[in-house]
Amino acid sequence: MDELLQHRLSVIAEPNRFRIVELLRSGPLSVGAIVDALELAQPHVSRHLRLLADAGVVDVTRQAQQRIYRLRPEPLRDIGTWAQSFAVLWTERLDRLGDFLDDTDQNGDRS
Amino acid sequence: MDELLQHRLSVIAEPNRFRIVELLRSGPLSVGAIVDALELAQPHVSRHLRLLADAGVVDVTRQAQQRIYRLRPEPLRDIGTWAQSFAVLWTERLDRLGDFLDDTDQNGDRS
DNA sequence: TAGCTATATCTACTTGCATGTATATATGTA
DNA sequence: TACATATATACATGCAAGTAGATATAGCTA
Repeated sequence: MDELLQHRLSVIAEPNRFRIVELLRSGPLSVGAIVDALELAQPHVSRHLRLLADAGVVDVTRQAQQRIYRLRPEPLRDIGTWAQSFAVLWTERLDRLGDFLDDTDQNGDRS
Repeated sequence: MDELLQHRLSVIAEPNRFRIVELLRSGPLSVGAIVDALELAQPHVSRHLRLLADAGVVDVTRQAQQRIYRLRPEPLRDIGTWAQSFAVLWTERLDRLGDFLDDTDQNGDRS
């Protein structure tokens, strides 16, 4: 189940795909628009979009000869939930533990 | 500024490092404990931890010969915020736009 | 039909990066 | 000091994945 999340993360994390995702955050775009914005070769953009689509990160809609890509909210929501679920729960405790560990620095009693 | 986020994402997204992060979500661990849990070679775990530490995703504390690694909440919080900020804002609008585009399917009026 | 635009696919090439293995460093103990 | 444990570093290797470029496909227009 985390397989999916990890895979989506790795697809989004690639630098050029991350830029594409950032672009799409402000709304759906055609391939050509993305090419113009990022100054990447069109075949490269198409390939990155293919990977994003396969991972379920984006959706495609045909409009005449153009294909409009848009971000699907669900994957980002899942990533957000995954990330927040740690941060929120542990922030306090870890900060305290951090201080504790930093102060002690040696004190052998672990298994 | 998104450079940092993208870099952290790519570091976390690697399969084995993702497993390490997942492990650390339940609390700090020594290198040896991670090696036992994941059945990876110790040098590999050390190397992955190094990359995670360089990216600021984890913290190290020495305890005798052991090094205790723990997740830093801030990077995960940032990732969560980044992801949620899209999902929350656009979910409704995009769903409606999606229906619209799916229905029309052709309708040329772009520049 | 021909020709133009928008996008996708295919084939090589190359490189970043994870992996395997050996070795070094640091700390504790006898 | 010598030895064991815990972890880090160094180096060689292989492969996954990004890149470059040519070409194919699909739709529009005349």
